[in-house]
Amino acid sequence: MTNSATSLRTHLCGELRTTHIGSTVSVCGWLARRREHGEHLAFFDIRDHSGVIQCVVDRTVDVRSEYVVRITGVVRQRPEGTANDTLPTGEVEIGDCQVEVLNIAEPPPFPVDSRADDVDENVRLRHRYIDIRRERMQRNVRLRAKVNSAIRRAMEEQAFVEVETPFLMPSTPEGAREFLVPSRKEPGSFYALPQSPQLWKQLLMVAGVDRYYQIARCLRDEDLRADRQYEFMQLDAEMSFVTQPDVLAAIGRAVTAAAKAATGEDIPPIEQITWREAMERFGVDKPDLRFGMELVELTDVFAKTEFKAFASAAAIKGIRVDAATYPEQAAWGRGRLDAITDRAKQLGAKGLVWLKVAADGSFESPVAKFISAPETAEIIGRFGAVAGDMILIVADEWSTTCEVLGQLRNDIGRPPVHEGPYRYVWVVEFPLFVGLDPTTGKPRPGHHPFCHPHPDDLALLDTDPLRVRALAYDLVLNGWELGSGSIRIHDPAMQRTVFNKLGISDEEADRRFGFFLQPFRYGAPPHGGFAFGIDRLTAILAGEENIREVIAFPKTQSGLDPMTNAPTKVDPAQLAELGIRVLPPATK
RNA sequence: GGUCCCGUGGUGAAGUUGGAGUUCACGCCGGCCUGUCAAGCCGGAGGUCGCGGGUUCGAGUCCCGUCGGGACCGCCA
Repeated sequence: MTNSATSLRTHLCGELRTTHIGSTVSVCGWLARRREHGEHLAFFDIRDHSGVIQCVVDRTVDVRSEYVVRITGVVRQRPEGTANDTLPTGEVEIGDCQVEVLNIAEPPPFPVDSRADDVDENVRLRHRYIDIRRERMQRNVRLRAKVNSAIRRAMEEQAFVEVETPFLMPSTPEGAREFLVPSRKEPGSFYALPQSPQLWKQLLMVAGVDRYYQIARCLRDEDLRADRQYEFMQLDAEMSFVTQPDVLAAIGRAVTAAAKAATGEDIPPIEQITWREAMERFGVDKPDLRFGMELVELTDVFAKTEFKAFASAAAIKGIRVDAATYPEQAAWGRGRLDAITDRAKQLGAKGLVWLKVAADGSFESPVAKFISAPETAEIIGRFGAVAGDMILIVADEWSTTCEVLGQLRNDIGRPPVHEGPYRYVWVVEFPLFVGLDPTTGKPRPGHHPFCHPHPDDLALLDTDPLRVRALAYDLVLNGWELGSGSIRIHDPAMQRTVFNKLGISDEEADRRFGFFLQPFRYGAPPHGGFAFGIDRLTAILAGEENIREVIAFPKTQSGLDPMTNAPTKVDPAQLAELGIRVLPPATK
């Protein structure tokens, strides 16, 4: 703060302390609040990004909410009994104030303080320049800058080189939907904005850059969510002559540095869990380790069951909503139970069985009569359930059972983002392929088709491709997927093999990925990399549920900007120059 | 593409069984006030109940559509 002085100000509002008593100071800022006591005494709270200082004015001045002012006066101790211990500057005030109005202002559309947290977000976004004046938003904006800065420092200390990559690139239809940019010189042709710099960074490895990083803007034309915007920032990195542990260590240092810069706290070494274990125990590939309620295996319990819904199920698992930790949820009545059953069905389950543990150790449930006494005892035993607990069971394909329960576990037990410790975890050994493409009958890539298979599973490529693990990994924090990466295939023969499994012929590979594959014939080093989302990391470190709160000018869920009204219609002449004619909207 | 919730002065809310644009708080404007601190007291202004249609003697309230916002599913290799 010491170098914030300018020709107009000597100090920031929020930095004045008892050590400044006696100094003549000038501060500049916005009038946050005015308390008038007649024409001979008024208190002005002046706000800048650093905080608020009380200024005492002994004459009438027409200064209103959010007027931009410059105050000059002498810092003094507040009189006995009038200090404000809720304010960092509360022991002092600026007295004998000269007030200079630098600019007038209309009354703001919402209070420029924490009360605006309850204001319709659309209104906040329409006047984002006022919203960001608030302490919360200033904190978030500055926290984000700290995160960026710490990441840069950590990457550079590890000999990563920042390289900027093109924004205008060819369209590559794989993966996320792209934003297209029409070419003026080649009407009918389009550039695509990068979904990520994936292509470029691997070429930089072929180019001998050795370690690349970039705090890169990525654009994806997919529907928006609390943790997704059209444009978002990633720490994008790639390294040569590495194996998986090298990449995890390097990225781990960057995340650790960012977390330290944001919270001041060191984080312990990041633990690892395999994808399989994450699915078995938490039912998701991005487990929130802040709470228990782990999935419990029940398939064998019902091996010989009379209960038809369970008899033929491939996998049966359950979670226990323990009444001590979740008294409200464990006691849910029929309405809430119906709602969560609907939720389970929406997620793909055929149904959901709920069992309430009665005082005598029996189950209260519409299906209790189908569950034998030995089965009941075994279930109670496996969960360690006690009276009052509720048990939710799904019986389905393995992946559906895990995924549905994992989602219900999150719905019921997940703490708010600002709560609990930060639990970072590497999820490793993702499957190389996930499921079969319904049209081709071939496996689909789990991450992307350039992911290196796990060396221990190469033999399975021919016999059981869906069981092949990849050298692919995700970084997860408190149930949020921060990012993912992999060791890449650098050997053209291996690449051909994987394409072959995906049902992509040499010719098709050449056609679709030729510009990318050809360079690999000129000596590609073994390499791997990673990218993680800075918006998401910053949001969690800021304790925000929504990444919009850590983005200065975000879009709404429907992709609009309430401030600029983007996207807008454009002049027909502009379209003509680009060779574009807009079709009338499709009618139903 | 789908499911659910929301839309009432500048802001946040309440509005009962369908019965007058009614109410509360903050803000705003004017007045008073010499130690307040999201000051206090007095007075005042401010509305296309998102928009359109329907039902009804009568709609903020019920129905349909639409626009906008949010959460989620699909989607995000």
